[in-house]
Amino acid sequence: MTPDDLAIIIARVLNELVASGRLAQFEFGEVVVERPKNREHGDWATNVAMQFAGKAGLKPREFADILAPALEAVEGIESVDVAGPGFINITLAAGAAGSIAKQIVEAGASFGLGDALKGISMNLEFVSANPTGPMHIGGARWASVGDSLARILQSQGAKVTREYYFNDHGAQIDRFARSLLAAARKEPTPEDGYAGAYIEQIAQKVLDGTAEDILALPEAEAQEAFRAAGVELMFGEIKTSMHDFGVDFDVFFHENSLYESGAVQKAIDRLRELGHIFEDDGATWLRSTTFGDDRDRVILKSDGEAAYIAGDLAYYLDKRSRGFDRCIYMLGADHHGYVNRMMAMCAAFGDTPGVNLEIMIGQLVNLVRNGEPVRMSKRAGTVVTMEDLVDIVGVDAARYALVRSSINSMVDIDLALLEKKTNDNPVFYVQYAHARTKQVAVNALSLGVDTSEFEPALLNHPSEEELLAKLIEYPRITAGAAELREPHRVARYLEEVAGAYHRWYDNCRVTPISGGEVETVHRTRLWLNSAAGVVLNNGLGLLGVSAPERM
RNA sequence: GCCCCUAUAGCUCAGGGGAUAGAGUGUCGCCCUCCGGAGGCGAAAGCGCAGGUUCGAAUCCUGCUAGGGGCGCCA
Repeated sequence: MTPDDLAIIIARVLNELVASGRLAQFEFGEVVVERPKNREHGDWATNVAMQFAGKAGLKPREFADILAPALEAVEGIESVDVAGPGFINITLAAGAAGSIAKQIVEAGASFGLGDALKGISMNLEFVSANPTGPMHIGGARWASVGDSLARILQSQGAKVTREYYFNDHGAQIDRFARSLLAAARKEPTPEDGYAGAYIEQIAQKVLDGTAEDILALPEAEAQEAFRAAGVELMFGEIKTSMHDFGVDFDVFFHENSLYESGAVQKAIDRLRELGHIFEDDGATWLRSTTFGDDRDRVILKSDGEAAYIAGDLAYYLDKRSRGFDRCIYMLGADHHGYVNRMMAMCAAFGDTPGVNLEIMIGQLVNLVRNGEPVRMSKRAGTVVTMEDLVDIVGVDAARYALVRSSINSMVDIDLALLEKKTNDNPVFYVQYAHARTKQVAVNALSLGVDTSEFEPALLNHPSEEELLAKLIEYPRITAGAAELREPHRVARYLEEVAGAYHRWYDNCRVTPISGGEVETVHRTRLWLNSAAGVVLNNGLGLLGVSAPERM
């Protein structure tokens, strides 16, 4: 019996009590069933008496005293107590909790899947770093969080497309191209250009990769040649480093294509039809203040060039036309000022901000070494890239360290700590627990413990009750992480599962002590051991972290 | 000046209005005669400040303080 089962039972009993006149008619909301922190408060507890008593014209204790006996009569419930201000504490019958172990094992990879997002087509755009330099740590955070979120949303039935937006149009790319050209000519970096060893390397690669003598071309043609080839090289590097990080995008979208296809002009025309465009000072504006922005926005500058937002208008429209019900953008904190105008744009197109368009703002990552901030400078060549991070700690540890915190929190990544490759990183704690489940199973099998028997009532040690209760929560955790767009909940939960598993391992043997008889309890525990392995494996899978069989 | 995020144990961070606020790490003390000690058990140690809402606030609201980020016809 799971807490969700209990919630359904409680709702049913409440309806019956109302129908029979024991409770006055009242409208009740969601029934919350939680694991009490204190085990003396039973296996599960609900606060419905405190939530609904007022609506039913009763005091919480009175309400609880009516509900509790009715619940106690339900099959599988051992006892029900009313405590404190009106908590209803439920203790399950022996075996009612343990049966879940077998269900988990039999469900296997499908344990934890849900259908809350079934049929919803979602577009997740993340990373989208400019192709003008190596991937930085901030991009790595989004790669980790975005890909994990995609996996979690998929687990709840959503149809998810991972998308990367290449800003390969506009002034930054021009600066990038000029910088490459200058480097190839051994000239100093242009004013406001990009510097660094990587620029020289790319410039050299461009030269090596073309038969003709680019440097002999006229200025404009040479710059264009470096732009095209340089950007292509950067695309390749970004795709490779993302893939090596376990992140494979379904769509790499090129900003430039929006201009070449006329999509930008169409988007502006559409807004003009809707009456949200005006001209002033020789520029074309979006009247975004109509939709809550704090000022109107220029979309075509007075010199005729498109402002950055023009591409976003067309891009959003393009996503919607491709059938995405929900477009989720993941942006760094340095772009939070962009949220209002994006939401205004969404509303201007007639969509619903917050539904069709969601924007997640992630705080920046601080790199520190022994607690001291690491100063990063492209010029000084002290930029720490995503690849550096992976080289130091590996993909699993890097992804895990970046996904286990809320995106609302600034995260400190301490290089000195990670370089030690010690067990400071909790990912090892979780992975070790998984490896242990595998090795215990191997060992058990070799000693003749099989799965021919399952007697859930034997899973009655406190540490097995705790482990079972923790495992049962998994579907709720994944559903909650999907709904709230918070992958870190899965990581934190897995750490709790690992802890519960280690404590159980310490208390309850799956194999008999040497020379001992294999008993039903050992076979039953093998099921529980496997159930823990399933949850750890499934959960790590949602985070894009490997679940090794040995370490 | 305005906007966003943050403030919880020595440190890094969890904590969706509920009962005695958790984990990792660090410190101190234990457990190697048995399935992996990358583990377990115990101890010390905390909600920035002031109000408010509520039966109940780390959580919601207001103000203050402190830190990070952002407020272009830049991208």
